[in-house]
Amino acid sequence: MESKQYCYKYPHPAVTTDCVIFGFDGMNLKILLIQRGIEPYKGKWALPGGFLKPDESAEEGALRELKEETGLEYAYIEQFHTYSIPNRDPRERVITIAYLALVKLQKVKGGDDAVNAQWFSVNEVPQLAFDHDVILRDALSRLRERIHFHPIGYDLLPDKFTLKELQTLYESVLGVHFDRRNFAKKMLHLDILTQLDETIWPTPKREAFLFQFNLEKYRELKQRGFRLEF
Amino acid sequence: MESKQYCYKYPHPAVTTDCVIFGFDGMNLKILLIQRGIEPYKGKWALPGGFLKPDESAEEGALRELKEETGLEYAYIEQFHTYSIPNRDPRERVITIAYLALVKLQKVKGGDDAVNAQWFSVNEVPQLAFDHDVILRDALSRLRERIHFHPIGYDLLPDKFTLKELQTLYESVLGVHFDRRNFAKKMLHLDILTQLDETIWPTPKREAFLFQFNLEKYRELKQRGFRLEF
DNA sequence: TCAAAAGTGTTCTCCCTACACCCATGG
DNA sequence: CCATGGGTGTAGGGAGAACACTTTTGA
Repeated sequence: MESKQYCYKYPHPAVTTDCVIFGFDGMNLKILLIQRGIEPYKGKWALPGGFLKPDESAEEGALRELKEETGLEYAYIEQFHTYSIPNRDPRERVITIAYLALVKLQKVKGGDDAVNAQWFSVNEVPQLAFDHDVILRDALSRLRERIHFHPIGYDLLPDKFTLKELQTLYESVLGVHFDRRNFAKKMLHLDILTQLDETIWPTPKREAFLFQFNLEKYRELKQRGFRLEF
Repeated sequence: MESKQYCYKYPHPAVTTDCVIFGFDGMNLKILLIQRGIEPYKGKWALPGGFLKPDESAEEGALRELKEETGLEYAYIEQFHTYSIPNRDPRERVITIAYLALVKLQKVKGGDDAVNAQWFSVNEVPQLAFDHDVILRDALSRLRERIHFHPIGYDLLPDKFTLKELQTLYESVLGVHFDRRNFAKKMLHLDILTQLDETIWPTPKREAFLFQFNLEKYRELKQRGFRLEF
């Protein structure tokens, strides 16, 4: 019974994928964390992730992790950095390919492994295992870059949403406040939103129009190249 | 005599770092390629790269590669993507952490391994080994993004340069043409260039002022956050 | 004296910003 | 009738884009 059956001429590191899964609850940007059940860092919160299987790419691994934790078959994911400092894991050398994922919170029912998973507001995250605090910081900074090119609302908001919700999303990602009217003007001017006839009562005060992303027009716009300045 | 001495319970991929090394000769954006001396892809051109050593991070590995090929101790490097499709290398599973590097061509003397190295204009690159054509394309696209935030001229041009040189650099990276006057206005308006009293004769026609990057002011600007639109 | 390259300034337009008023609803 | 939140428009400033003339030098 040989337990170490995979042998190489030169040392090979272990490779994992970790996912920073972002969601938005209408007020705050959230991320999904897992409470570790085993050593090292047992009991600490950590990013969902796991070892890369022999025949899957890192992206496939990240999507697999995403499904295990959220039950979602698909979401926007994007690789943003690979972490390779030799001693980042006390057990053996582990290289981590990190992904960020954007999910619609309403669609998350919880996956098989979701028992120990919990959503945290990004500004109320506990101390994390390994170097996951660094990974999270990098993910946030990539998300803040991405928001200028990519209509992240498309991935984070419900299909139909109010301008107010969209603005709150941008404000909570970027940590700033915008003028209501200027924000609406800028977004509508991009011409990637469709105003619906439907309205809802987001507050007990007054009804508000619902909007949808127009994927067609977004694709055209992306083709031409654009950037949203804030 | 056991040749496969490093054993693990689970399969581990090999990990390499590859470098896309950019330079600028005053006319064209160039990259450094290596002609492979061994199979697979023997004789084909490839990006410089190599296996990660057990006790170095990917960044250290990339800097080591850079030194071996160019003799340079330091240059701007930036990780941009990790490639992990299972069969990208026919020998065994290899995961590649890719870096881009910006070097001043005049300072490159050639390193120990530089015998089979050669500079190519980015639009005259031969067919490359492995998936290196994809990696190069991704590096170029990252460079084109980076040019908006990062004064890449600081890393690619000589210490002193003319506005014309700077403009040619931007034009060859972005593949567009700018109006001379507007380009100068925009660059000078950023206030990160120092105009020197010195002049040179870049052409036999007329002398031109030399400029230098002002690192102090660039740091201030970056602090405040900025973006160069083109 | 002509061709080629460098230096310089103005106008127009558009977008971003700051900002104020009206309307509808629930209490 | 008042407080709250949503909808809408305008005036001013700044930056980018288009654009032309002058100067210097070598041939």
